[in-house]
Amino acid sequence: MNRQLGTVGTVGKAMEILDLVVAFGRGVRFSEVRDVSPYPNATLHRLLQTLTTQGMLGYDEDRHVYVPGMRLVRIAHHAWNQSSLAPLAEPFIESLAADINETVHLAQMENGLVVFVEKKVPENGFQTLARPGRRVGAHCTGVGKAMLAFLDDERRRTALEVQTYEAFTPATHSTVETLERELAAIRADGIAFDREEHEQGIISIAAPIFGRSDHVIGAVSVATSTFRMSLEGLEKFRPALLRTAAQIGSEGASWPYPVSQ
Amino acid sequence: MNRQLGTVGTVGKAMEILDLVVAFGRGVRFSEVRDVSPYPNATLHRLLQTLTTQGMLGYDEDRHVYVPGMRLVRIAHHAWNQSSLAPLAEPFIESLAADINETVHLAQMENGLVVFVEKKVPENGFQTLARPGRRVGAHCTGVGKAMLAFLDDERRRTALEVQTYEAFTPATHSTVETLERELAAIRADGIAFDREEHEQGIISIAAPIFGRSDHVIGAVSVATSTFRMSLEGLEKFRPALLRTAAQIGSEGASWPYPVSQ
DNA sequence: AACTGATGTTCCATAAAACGGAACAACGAT
DNA sequence: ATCGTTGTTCCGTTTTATGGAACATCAGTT
Repeated sequence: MNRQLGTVGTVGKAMEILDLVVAFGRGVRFSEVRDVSPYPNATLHRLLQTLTTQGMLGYDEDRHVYVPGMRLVRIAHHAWNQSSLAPLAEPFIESLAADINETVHLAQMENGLVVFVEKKVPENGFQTLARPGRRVGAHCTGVGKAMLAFLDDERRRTALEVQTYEAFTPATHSTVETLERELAAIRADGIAFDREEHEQGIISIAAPIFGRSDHVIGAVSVATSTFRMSLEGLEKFRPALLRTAAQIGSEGASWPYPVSQ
Repeated sequence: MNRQLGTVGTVGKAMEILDLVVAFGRGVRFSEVRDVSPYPNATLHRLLQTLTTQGMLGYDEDRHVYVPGMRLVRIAHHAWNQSSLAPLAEPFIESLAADINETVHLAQMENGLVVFVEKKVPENGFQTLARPGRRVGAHCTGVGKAMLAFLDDERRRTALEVQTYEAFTPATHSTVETLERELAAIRADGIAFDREEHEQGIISIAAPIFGRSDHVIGAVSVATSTFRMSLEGLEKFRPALLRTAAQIGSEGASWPYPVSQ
């Protein structure tokens, strides 16, 4: 329990670069990586080289760009099946989305931040900012608050510290104090609402998912637009949402799954 | 162009451990990792610790096991969408499998070895050893030989060197010489057959997929059992298989995709 | 063809990090 | 209470990474 901030160690730097390159979502040139990384030319070059010879990155000689490597892709497949709730939760999410005909999100927590791992948009649905694989702050999303509220005290404390409290809309919590007050309310109620805190016009109702020994392992939410529905309207999804969360939780508990950080 | 064998550098070691842990497909204890890794207690412990603080692995305190971490899961999602042919090829594979009602595999190459990235089994289909994410030798599979045959000379040479030539069945190529002879024939014919070289009773017909500037980027195959069909029977899938390979290739060429190693 | 700026790559003395034997802790079984 | 198994920490030594600077490569310009 020593370091966690200011990535240290060679491996840490390498992972940072890997993360960076992959997050581009396309092939990236050396200079593009340099522009967003803190390392000097020579160091970055060596790190990229190392990752490439390791097969974690690939280098396209025709276009002079770095891309995710095949080794990473193979590892990715295993990691996804094993540690994301997505494959396990998919049928429940699917059936919830079909029942209520609204967009459903499944999220987990990485180091205090929200990672979306699955999303179902019904036929007539609309898009939200959430995309599987995308990572956002927990202070401004329904799923984020649902997870934060039910973390144990220590984890919640560290998670609250890493939030940016960036105000995406006027409704976003921009201080720890107001956020903590709402978390207490969420703990009492069992449900979290997103009141246009991330995107103007988008609201959601979210429930935490509990795994073994009441650890939070994720959250599900139903999202909609203020043009279609009000917060009171979302309230009627509460029973179905809680049922879905419970189903995923009990499935996740019996499976040899990790507890989320 | 220096090293490639005998993993070097701290990052290399860390990636090796990561690969190992994730490949278990379940939570693993410290000692299990130690038993299959060449590192002494203290070193391994530090490597696991590093990967864990980096979020590439997670540690389940209840069960004392290491699991893939959320950061890896998030990276996984990006890597998979970007560098595996799976999302892009899915519709073509799907339609081929439906048309001919046989098992279809999609594979790419990692460092001379075959990685399966997608698999469609029709209703009445049967299972093969291939699983998405699984890595096997190229000398004993249809897709492997299809890719090897059309690699450029240098890549083929290095790829041929890493094969184990393990004889899974009496039909497996167990020497470079016989394998190279067949590769020449495959180059002339445009198609590779698996004549029960990996699993007794399983045969397949495979075609290479070409991306930009005629680089091989993967292979598709139709697999079946000797109880259902003979090699001559598979031959009749040739046109459909080649068409599918061409479709995936042209899609993959227009997309900003990596060339496979 | 020579010039120029932008982009990558290599060298190598210095600085930092990893290494791993050994001693130690924690746990569970007899 | 004792002992074997499993996991963790310490710290002097060894290995590896670091990054400034010089060099190479390439595309565009005059």
